[in-house]
Amino acid sequence: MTQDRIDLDVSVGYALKHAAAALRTSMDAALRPLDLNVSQYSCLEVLGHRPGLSVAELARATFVTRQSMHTVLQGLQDRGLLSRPASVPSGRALPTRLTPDGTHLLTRASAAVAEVEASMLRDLSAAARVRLHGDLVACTSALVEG
Amino acid sequence: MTQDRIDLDVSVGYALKHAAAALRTSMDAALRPLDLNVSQYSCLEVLGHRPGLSVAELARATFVTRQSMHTVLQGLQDRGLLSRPASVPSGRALPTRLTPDGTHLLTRASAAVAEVEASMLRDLSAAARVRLHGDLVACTSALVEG
DNA sequence: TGCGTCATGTCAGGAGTCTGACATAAAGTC
DNA sequence: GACTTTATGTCAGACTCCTGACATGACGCA
Repeated sequence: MTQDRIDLDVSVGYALKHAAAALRTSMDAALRPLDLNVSQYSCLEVLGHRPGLSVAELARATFVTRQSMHTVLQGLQDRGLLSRPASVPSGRALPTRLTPDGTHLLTRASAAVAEVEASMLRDLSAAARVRLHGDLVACTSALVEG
Repeated sequence: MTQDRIDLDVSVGYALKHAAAALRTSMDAALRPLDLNVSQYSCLEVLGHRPGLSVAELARATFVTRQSMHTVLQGLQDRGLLSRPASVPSGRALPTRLTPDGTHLLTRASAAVAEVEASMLRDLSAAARVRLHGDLVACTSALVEG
């Protein structure tokens, strides 16, 4: 047992929550001019890197349920930003792909988010950024593995 | 300009979001036996450290709107975990305090969350934990300041 | 072939949080 | 004193995300 009481001033969990909240707020503000929220952007970004993902795969990649991703996809599809076949010759998973409009909007959104991320990391050296990334991945792995 | 495109494999923002999502999931699971969600626990924890805070102050401390905190407080008050005067001699802010029941539940909840945090940090040295905390605070400051 | 298990897509309902709005109280300004 | 600004508490509505549920298709196994 390391400790059985939380001290907010030194709690990594509290700092993590605070940082994530601040990042979300900044991303929301940066994406608002493009009429995108963070969930919609996350969906587009992942899809840009890995075209053809199904709803369930997208949901796992963006840390939401597939039900939530379903409604997000419907909205983006209605706006013509992505396309999905009504059926596939084999299997049940429906591969999703960005349309040209979706790709164009993603380019602008990705640039806006990159600015936010650069702003967030402006006081950290390149080495510190790599280290921070590694520490966060280690924390995530430790939590997921139980 | 550091970069104008996001690479998810090395994105600190993505790793931060992932870690925060995993932490929230683990905390939810740890708090469920106590019939508390993360928002309710956060409220109790902050109140344990800083008794007498108002709704607006609690909201800022837990990174939600004061409207959201208002409903959280109502639920906790209905369960007899905290008390709030109907009015105060001066000013508008109503100071909130934990009841004995609230203090007792917080003790158990805090221990459960401390276990989750210890699990999250199990692969990091004491020095690395301090460093990670500092880096997260730096990121938050950079985002808030713009 | 038949059956059990698993993953997927989707619908329905509910819980939580947000934005917008309004009234009230303190503090500063003229 | 009168006004503006700021902060607070609260209500209402909308949005997002969740849990629960069901049907469908792929796969493993007897």
